[in-house]
This record gives sequence, structure tokens and C-alpha cells, in this order.
Amino acid sequence: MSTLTIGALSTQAGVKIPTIRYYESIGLLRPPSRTDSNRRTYDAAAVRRLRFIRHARELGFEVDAIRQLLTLADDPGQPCEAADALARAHLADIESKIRRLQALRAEVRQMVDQCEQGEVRSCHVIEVLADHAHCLHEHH
Amino acid sequence: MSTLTIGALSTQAGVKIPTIRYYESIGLLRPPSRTDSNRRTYDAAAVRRLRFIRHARELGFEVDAIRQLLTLADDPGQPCEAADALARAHLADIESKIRRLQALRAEVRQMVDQCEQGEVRSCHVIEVLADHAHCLHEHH
DNA sequence: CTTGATCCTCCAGTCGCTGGAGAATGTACG
DNA sequence: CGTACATTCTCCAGCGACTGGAGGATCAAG
Ligand SMILES: [Zn+2]
Ligand SMILES: [Zn+2]
Ligand SMILES: [Zn+2]
Ligand SMILES: [Zn+2]
Repeated sequence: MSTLTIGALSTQAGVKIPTIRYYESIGLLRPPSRTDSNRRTYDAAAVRRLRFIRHARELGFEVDAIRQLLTLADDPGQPCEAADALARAHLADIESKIRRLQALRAEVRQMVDQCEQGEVRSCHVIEVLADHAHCLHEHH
Repeated sequence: MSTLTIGALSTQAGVKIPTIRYYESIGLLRPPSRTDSNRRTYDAAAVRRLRFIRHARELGFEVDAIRQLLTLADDPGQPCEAADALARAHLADIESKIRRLQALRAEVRQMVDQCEQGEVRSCHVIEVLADHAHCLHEHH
């Protein structure tokens, strides 16, 4: 029955100690048992749960989505529709972020490319920023 | 000499009133003159400056970079090197964000595609989240 | 027994806004 | 001139997802 200190959990899951406490405070991690001197003690299930959370965060899922995914993961008999819907929504979100960034990249690239390394007075970077009419696309 | 109320400035520049006050508080906009009853009064230069700020924000520049860009724009005789460096740095930032998002897209797409709409027990979405070893790439 | 590592709680800061409370003006209409 | 409504003022709290510091308690090793 190996129990872990918060420091050991932190190392095993690759999550900083204040972040672990933060996850507990927002209800992502259940409050663990405590020693007589009030220190948190974790078990192997907590490591799995925290790794799940960290991995989902690395993949860009928001905390609220992770909360729902954890609820589903806790109940393996259910249909996985809801989980897949969350993942698809996240995918759509990523794709829209990519599109936006690609549009920005085009604008900023053009600014940079057209600069002739002269005075600020005639610098294309400053000109474009001062007037959206110089942009390639109507909307950003 | 037409002076503008904060509401008129807000309309002309497309920036909300609390945001204008916020920009003033962080030193992006200079404190404007005031009426006898303490209301802010703006001129045409303020409209240009605020439009510049808003456009730079839309293009993703951070406030700190905008502060530097404004300082440069105020001094048109200087070489534009610094402005271009800021723009290039921003471009590099956008590009790295795009790369990261494309990696995430690949992972999440794979999760979604491999789901067979069964039980949570065997759902690929949940499996991948629980174990990074299922991921396509080592690092996210 | 002392030192240094680890842990506890609480609170403030990050970034770029956004919005609400409560009070003071400004403007328009009758 | 009064009244109603719109606009503005300042101050402060909240978003999301942490991060880190202060100040104090406790643990493990020599
Ligand atoms: Zn230039
Ligand atoms: Zn533009
Ligand atoms: Zn599934
Ligand atoms: Zn992974």
C-alpha cells in the first residue's frame, strides 16, 4: 500500500505541486486523504487521474471539458458518444484557431516582406498597422 | 475644433469604452484632457492612435510590443529596424503556434477517427487521453 | 538536536480585457 | 423649469489556468 506525498505525485505525473492543489480546488482532483499532520496522501489511482488531466491539457482540452471527460471515464459502461462529441468540438476549435492564425500569418508576413529597411516614416509595418485598408483581407 | 467624448471615440475606433479606459490605465493611450466636469475629451490624433492599437491587437501583437511600436510611430525619422524586428518576432510566434496547433490537430483527429461509437470502456478518445503512448508524436 | 527539505494555507499576480455598482453629470422633451 | 433618460465617472471583481511568494508547521537525515 504505497501512498504518495504530493511531491512524489508531482514527479510521477509531471505536474507542479501548486497546480495539483489548484486542480483539487477546482474539483478536478478529489480531495485526497490526509496524514495526522494534515499532509495529502495519494494512491495509484490519483496518479492515473492526474496523468489523464495533464495529457488532456497538453492536447488543449479546457478544464471544463476535462471535467466531463473524467466523469465519463469513471463510468466505462456508458456509450462513448459524449466523449467523442467533446473531442470533435475540440477539433473544430483547433481548426478554427489554425485558420485564424494562418490569416494573421499572411498579413504579418506581407508587412515584413514589404519593409525596405528605411525610416519609420515610410515603413510598411507601421503603415499597415495604422490603416487596415492596407491589409490583404477584409476581416481578421 | 471637434473634440470627442469617450463614447464617440469608442464608436469611431470600434473599441469599447471600458477598454479605452483600460488602455489609458496601462499607458497605451495618454491621459486626455478633461472637461470642467471631469469627462475625457479626445481629438483626431487619439482616434488614429486607438485605431493603430486596435489593429495591432487584431493582428495578434501583444500590448508590450504595441507600446514599442507606438513609440516608434511617434518618431518617424528613426530607422524602422526595430519595428520590423518586432513584426518578425511576432511572425515567428504565430508560426510556432500554428505548428503546435497542427500537431494537436493530428492527435485529436486520430482520436476521433478511431472511435467506434461503442462503450466508454473501449473508446479510443478516452484511451489516448489516459495514455500518451497512444499518441502519434512523442511531444506536444 | 539541528539543519534543510517538504509540506500546509492564504493571497496576489499574470494577460487583456469586461462588466457591475453607485454616483455625478449631460441632454432632450414638454 | 422640471423631469427623465443617457452618458460618464471611479473603483473593484471576475474570466482561465495557472504560478509563485510569505509565513508557519512538520519530516527525515546526520
Ligand atoms: Zn520597415
Ligand atoms: Zn487589417
Ligand atoms: Zn469513442
Ligand atoms: Zn500525447
